[in-house]
Amino acid sequence: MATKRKPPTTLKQVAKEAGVSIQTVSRVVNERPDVAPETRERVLAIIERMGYRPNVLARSLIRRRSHTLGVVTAGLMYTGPSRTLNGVASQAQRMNYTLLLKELPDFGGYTIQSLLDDLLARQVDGIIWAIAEVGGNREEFVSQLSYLPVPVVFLTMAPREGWHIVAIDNEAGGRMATEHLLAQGHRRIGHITGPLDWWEARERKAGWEKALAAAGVPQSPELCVEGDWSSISGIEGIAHLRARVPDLTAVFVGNDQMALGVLHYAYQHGVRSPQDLAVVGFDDITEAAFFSPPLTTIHHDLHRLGCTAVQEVVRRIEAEQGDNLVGGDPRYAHIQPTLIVRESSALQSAA
Amino acid sequence: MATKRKPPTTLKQVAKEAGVSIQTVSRVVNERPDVAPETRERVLAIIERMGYRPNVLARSLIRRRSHTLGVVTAGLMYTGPSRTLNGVASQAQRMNYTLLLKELPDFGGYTIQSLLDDLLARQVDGIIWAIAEVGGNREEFVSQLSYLPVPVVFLTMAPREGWHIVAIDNEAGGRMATEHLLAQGHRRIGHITGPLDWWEARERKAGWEKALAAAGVPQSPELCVEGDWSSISGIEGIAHLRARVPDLTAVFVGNDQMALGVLHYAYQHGVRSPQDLAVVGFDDITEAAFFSPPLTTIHHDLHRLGCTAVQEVVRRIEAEQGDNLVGGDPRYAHIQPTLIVRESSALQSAA
DNA sequence: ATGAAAGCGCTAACAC
DNA sequence: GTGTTAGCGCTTTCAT
Repeated sequence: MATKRKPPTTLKQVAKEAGVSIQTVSRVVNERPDVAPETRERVLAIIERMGYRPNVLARSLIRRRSHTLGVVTAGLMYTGPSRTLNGVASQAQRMNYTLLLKELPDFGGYTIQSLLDDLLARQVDGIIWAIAEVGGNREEFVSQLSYLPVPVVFLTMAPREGWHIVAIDNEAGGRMATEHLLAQGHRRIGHITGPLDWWEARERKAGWEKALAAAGVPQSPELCVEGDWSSISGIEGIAHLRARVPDLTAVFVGNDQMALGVLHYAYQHGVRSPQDLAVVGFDDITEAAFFSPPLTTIHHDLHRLGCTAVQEVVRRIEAEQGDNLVGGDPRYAHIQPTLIVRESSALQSAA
Repeated sequence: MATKRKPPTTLKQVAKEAGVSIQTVSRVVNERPDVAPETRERVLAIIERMGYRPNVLARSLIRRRSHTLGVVTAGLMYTGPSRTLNGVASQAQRMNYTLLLKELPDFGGYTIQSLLDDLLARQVDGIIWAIAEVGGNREEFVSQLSYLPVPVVFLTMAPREGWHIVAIDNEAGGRMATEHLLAQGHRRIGHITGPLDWWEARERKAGWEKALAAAGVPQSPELCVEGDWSSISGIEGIAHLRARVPDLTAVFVGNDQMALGVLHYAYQHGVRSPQDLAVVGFDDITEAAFFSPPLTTIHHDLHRLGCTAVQEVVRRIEAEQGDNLVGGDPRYAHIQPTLIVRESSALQSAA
């Protein structure tokens, strides 16, 4: 294709063609009432014929409102972040916002400043920080947050005074998983955690601990090993646990990938699940229902998490816009997970 | 937080503060050489102090170049699309482009027009159409493509004259999978396809057919059933196949999800894999290595697919920009998949 | 090396 | 109802 593309039609050209002022065309485009029906028809026809499309950049420049949201994410190759983004995208579409997407190369993120600068330079109306809280990667923000010219909503992190946060209740999930195992009669319940510099991993572990404590079941350090979310680490984790705790009958695993590793270990070592080892995972990935045996797990609605984040940030934007500062104050929104019981934990249920 | 945010600093304010013209500040910001070192220092200091950030919208307006790419995707909750997006995002970052993300609610997509309009209204420099070719969802484009004011690169679709396309070689993948099974001595090799209105599904099937034909192995319609990519349909598919083809010893499954279903069926029915039934999947999802047994599958590099797409579209943008129309012509780029052999197909290998 | 003028495409405010 | 004027924040061209 060796032809130069023709430059887009402008308001001016349409106006000239229609023999009216730029202003009138602008009114038609913006569906203002104060245009003669007859004029409107004529202009509309010309717009159609010339293939006019308003330049949103110019409009944003003058309106000081881009109707654009910045989303910062990481690890899109994993299901969690992409399910969240899925929710963000669909809700943004629904609320008529367009997304600017930024992906951090890793969860450590040391390019935050330039990334943030680009987002702001492009005049986003708000930002959704959809990155897991790992180590101290939130601290970098603290110093800047007060200077930020737009609202920010954070996903999945610990409550912080004055910050706007939407999160899955990971601790509740951990508790539900453990309580379920307790209800099945288990007493020696191990836990394979995610990397403990992840806030989510710590929360899930806390849920496990609290459930055990509440049931008066003694716990000891050897019941818990740290994984790295990968299936391999699940295999290693269960191997360690079984070596250290001979009478282990159940394990709550920090995510489904690691739980798959546990199931795989069982398959290889002739350990039957759930008879010899009950397993509960976390995430409810699509595949979990078809593991062998199907995996009991904690389901959390990341799509909804994403949707909520968009709603919250837009709510703040709108509040600040309309000089209406009520209704835009920071809050911590918790989304509750649910327990999905399948065969990997069901001692007495039908296969 | 009930305080109104302060509006961003502008060039003008910096200029006034520094006692120079707007022009000079602009030169400093754009790192032009023709500024006295001393002036530059002073301006830079003030920029820093006032927290000035250039307004990219204004810049794009005048430069007719937004350094923005539109990405249209669908089904982000699935691993395929999100791995692709991952590649697109990282490469875009690397090439200094920012992404505008649009997600279609489903693969049928009948809101294409408005979605495209929004992208163009926001002055994207190019578009990456990262949506699987399903049914006739490409045809809608044909009528418009010639009018598009910016380059478009399509992902994963059949070659079409004059279109710029980057795709995985699905047929080659199907062939490799089947040839592997043939090499293991199998002769009755079934196939569970994806939905056949998907181009990819048809390609994979074609690969299977051609491999069988090349080996002189007779094939018949009952060796092939259509699934819908889901694990459930994999279970149903293998059940049908086994009922219709009693001497079936191997099956090539259109994706890993369905292959997981097949493995699950085997687990439930006491069918041993690979001994009684060899299974090969397609996609190489992270979990596949930990299925029981670990799944032999076709690996394709979707991350690279995404990267390539960005490179291609930027190449075209740059070519058209510089009046240099060479090097920007449409092409069909194929990315080759690879076979990953694991236990589910390895008759004679070590467990 | 620096500044003044013009204008990107559009909308807000006011006039008529 | 419609047109005129001004200007969003910036870059370009041209003068000095």
